[in-house]
Amino acid sequence: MPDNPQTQKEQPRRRQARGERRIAQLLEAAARVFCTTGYTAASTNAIAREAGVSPGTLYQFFPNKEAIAIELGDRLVHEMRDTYGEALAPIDPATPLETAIGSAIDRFLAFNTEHPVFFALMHGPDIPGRMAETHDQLHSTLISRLESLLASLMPGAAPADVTRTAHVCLGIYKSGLELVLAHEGAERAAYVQEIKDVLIRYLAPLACDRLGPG
Amino acid sequence: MPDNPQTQKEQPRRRQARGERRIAQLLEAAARVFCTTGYTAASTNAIAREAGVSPGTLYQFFPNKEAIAIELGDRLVHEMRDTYGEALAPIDPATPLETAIGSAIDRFLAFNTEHPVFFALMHGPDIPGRMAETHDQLHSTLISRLESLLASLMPGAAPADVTRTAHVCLGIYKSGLELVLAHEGAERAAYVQEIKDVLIRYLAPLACDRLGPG
Amino acid sequence: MPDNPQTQKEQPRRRQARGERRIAQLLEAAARVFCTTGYTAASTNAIAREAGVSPGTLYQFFPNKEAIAIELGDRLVHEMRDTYGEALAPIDPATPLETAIGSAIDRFLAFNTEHPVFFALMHGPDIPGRMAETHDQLHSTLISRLESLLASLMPGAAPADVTRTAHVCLGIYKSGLELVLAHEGAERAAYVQEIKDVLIRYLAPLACDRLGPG
Amino acid sequence: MPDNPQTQKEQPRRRQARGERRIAQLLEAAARVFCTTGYTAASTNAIAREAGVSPGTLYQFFPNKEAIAIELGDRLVHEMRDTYGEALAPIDPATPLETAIGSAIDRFLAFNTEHPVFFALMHGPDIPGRMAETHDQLHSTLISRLESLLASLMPGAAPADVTRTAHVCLGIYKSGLELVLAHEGAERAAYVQEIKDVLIRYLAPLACDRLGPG
DNA sequence: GATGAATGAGGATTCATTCAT
DNA sequence: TATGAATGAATCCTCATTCAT
Repeated sequence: MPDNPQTQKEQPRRRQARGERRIAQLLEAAARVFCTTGYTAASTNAIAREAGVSPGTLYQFFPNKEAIAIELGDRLVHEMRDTYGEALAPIDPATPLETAIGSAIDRFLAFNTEHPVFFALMHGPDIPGRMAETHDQLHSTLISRLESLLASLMPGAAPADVTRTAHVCLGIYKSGLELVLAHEGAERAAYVQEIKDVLIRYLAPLACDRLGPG
Repeated sequence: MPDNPQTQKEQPRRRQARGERRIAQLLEAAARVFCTTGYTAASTNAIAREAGVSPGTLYQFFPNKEAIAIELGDRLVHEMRDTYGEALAPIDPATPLETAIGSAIDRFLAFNTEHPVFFALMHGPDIPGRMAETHDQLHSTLISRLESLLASLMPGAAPADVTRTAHVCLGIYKSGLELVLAHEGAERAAYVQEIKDVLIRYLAPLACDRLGPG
Repeated sequence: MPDNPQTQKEQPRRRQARGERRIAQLLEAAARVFCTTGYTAASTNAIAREAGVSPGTLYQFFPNKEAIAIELGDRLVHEMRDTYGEALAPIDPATPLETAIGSAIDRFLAFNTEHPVFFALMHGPDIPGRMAETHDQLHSTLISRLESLLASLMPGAAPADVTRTAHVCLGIYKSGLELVLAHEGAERAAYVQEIKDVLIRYLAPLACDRLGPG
Repeated sequence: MPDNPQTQKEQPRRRQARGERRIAQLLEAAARVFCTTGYTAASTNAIAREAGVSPGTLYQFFPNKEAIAIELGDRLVHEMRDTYGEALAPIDPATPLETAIGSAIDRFLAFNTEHPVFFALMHGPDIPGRMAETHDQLHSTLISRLESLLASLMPGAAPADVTRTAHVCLGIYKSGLELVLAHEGAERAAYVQEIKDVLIRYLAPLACDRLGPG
C-alpha cells in the first residue's frame, strides 16, 4: 500500500490536519467529561476513552490534564472574543447602566449556556488563595476584560479599586451562574434578573457620573 | 445491621464517652486536612493519620468521607447557633439595614475566620445542580437561617422570592468570602466592605418598608 | 480461628508480626525478582506479584522500589556482619597476606553465592558518578568495612590512600564476582583463584611491613 | 526539500548517502542520550527527538534500541582500531611490561574519555551470565583484541588461560574506568595509576619470560 | 524516505474501604 | 474498640513499536 506522492506538493503539513482534528476531538471530549464529573474528578483516561482514543494519544498532544483545561479555556476565551468583540465593547456612555449591564449579562449567560464547560473551568479553588493554573489563566483573562469594561464606568477610580471591583463582579457572576444553571424555566429567568439587579445596584453608585435609568 | 445512630437524640451510654472523644478528635483532624488540601483531595487515610488513629478506627465512627464532612458541618452549624443565637437574631426593625447587614457579615466572617474549614465545606459543587450531600446539608441549613432572617426584612414577599433571595445572598457571601480569605490586611478589609456594600445595595430595595440610613 | 489471647501481654506488638512476615516475604520476592531481571528492570508490581500480594500491600511497607532495595541491602549487610564478624576481623598480623586475602575472598564469595541478589544490588551506576541511593548505601557500607580492614594492612598510609585502595579492591571484587557467577565448576574455581591473585599482588607491596608467604 | 544530487559525482545508490547521514545523526544522538541517562533508561523516542527526527525515521534504519547500541559499539570499535592499530599493536618484547601496560591504559582511557558513551555500552549485564546482545558484541570484540595482545605476553599459556586472563583484565579495566570517570583532577590521576599498578602486578608473573623494569 | 499520529500494555503509586486479630 | 494489614481498581503517565499519509 504505497501512498500517492502526487498529492504531496500542495499540502506542506497534511499530517498536522489529523492532529488538529484529534486535538479538537480531545477538547470536546474533555469538555463533556468536565461537565459530567467536574474538573477535579475528571481523569485523563476518562477523557481519552470519551474521545475514543488511547491514553497515549492524549499525551501526544497534552502533557497533562491541566494543559487540556488551559487550552480549552483559551479556546473558549477566543471564541468569546470573536463572538462579543474585544474588551466587551467599551460601553457607550449614553447607554443607561441598567441596559448595559443587562445586555452584558445576557450575552455572558448565553455564552455560558452554550458552553457549559465554562462553569467547570471557572470553578474556584478548593483552598482560598491557591488556584490551579487552569483557573488562574482563565480567571486572569476574565478579570482583565472586566477591568477594561469597568474602567470606562469608573473614570476616576484608582486601578486597585477597579481590580477589586472586577473581582467582586466576577464572583457575583460566578455564584449567580451556578444558581442559574441549577434551575430552569421561569425560576432560571428569575435568577437571571437577580444577578442583574445585584450588579446594577452594586455598580450604580460607582458609576457616579452616569445617568441612571430614570 | 445496626440502626443509624445519628437519628437518636439522647444516648446515656458510657462507652459513648470514649467514642465522643474519638469523634471529636477525628473531626478536628478532618478539619485540618480539609483546610490544607481541600475537601475533594482529602483522603480518609490522611485524616486518620492526622488524628493519630488507624483507618479502621475512623470507619468505626464514620461510614465514609462524606459522613465526616456532614457531621463536621452539623457541628459547625450548631456552634454557630450557640454563638450567634437562633435564626441569626431576627433583626430589630429599628436597626438601620446598613448596620444590620454590616454586623451580620462581620459576625459571619469572624466565625469563618475562626473556623476556616467552613470554606472548604461550603465550597460549591463541581457540577451545577448536582451537590454533594455534604454541601447540601450545610447549604440547606444556612439557607433556612437566611430565609428566616430575610423573612423579617421582606414582610410581604412570597416564600419563593425569599428563598431565591436567600440563595443569592449566600452566593454573594461565599464568593466574597473567597476573596476575603485570599487577601490580607487592608486589602482584606476593603473586600469586606465590598461584600457589605453589595448586600446592602441588593437588599435595600427589597426591604422597602425599612428606613434606610438616611 | 482467633489467636491465643493469653500470650498477649508479653507481645506489645503482635500485629506487627504479620507485617514483619509480609516484609520478609516481600524482600524475598524482591530478591528473586532482582536476580531474575536485574534491579533496573524490576517493577514494584512484579515484586508484589511474586510475593503473592497486591500492589497496595507492598506500598504499605515500602514507599518505592528504592526503599525495598535499601532495606534488602541493609539486611544483607547485617547478616554478613552476623556471619563474619565486625569489620571483617582485623587481620592477625601473623597471618600471611595470601592466606588472609584468600580466606576473605572465600568468605565473601560464599556469602554472595548464597545470596545472589547481592550482585544485583552492588551493580554499579549506569552513569559514572551518579549512583542510586540503594547502591550508595550498600557501597558505602562495604567501603567502610574494607577501609578498616585495609587500615590494618597499610599502617602508615594516608586515609585518602586507604579509601582509594578500598574502592579499587571493591571494584576488582565486583568485576571478579561477575565472572565467577557467570561460570561453573572448574572454570569458576579458576576465576576465584584469579581474583585472589589480582588482589594479593595488588596489595602485597602496600602491606610493606607484613611478611610475605616466604 | 530535495537534496542536491549534482554534487555527488558517483553514487552506486544515491539514497544511501542521505541514509548514511541519517544513521550518523541518529548514532550521535543515541550516544548523547546513552551518556546522559544510561543505556537502560534511554528511550528510542528520546533518541529520535535528540536527533531531530521522528520515531518512524529511527525505525527505518534500526529495528530496535538494541540495534542502535550494537551499531554504535561497532563503529566505536572500528574507530578504536583505526586510531590504535590492529590488535593493539602486538607488544614489542623489548618494551618493559610497565611501559607497555601504562601506555595501553593511557590510550584506552584517552579513547574512553573522548567517547564517553563507551562506558555506557560496556556497562556490565544486570544479571551475571545473561548479557544483552549489545554488550555481548562489544565485549567479544574487546576480549578478542585483549586475547591477541595477551598471547604475545604469555607465550606458553593455554588458550583458555589467555581467555580467562583477558576477561579478568577487562573486568579490572571496566571497574577502574568507572572510578576514573567518577573523579577529577589529581584524584583521577591517582586512580589511573592504581589501574596500571593492578594490571602490572597481576600480569607481571604471567609474563615470566619478559624482563621487568629493573 | 520521512513524518507524526496511534497504540496499548505496563510503569509507579494512591485510596476508600474491609478484614483478621 | 482499636489496630494495621490487605485489597484492587483507578490514577497519571511512558515507551517501544507500527501505521497511514
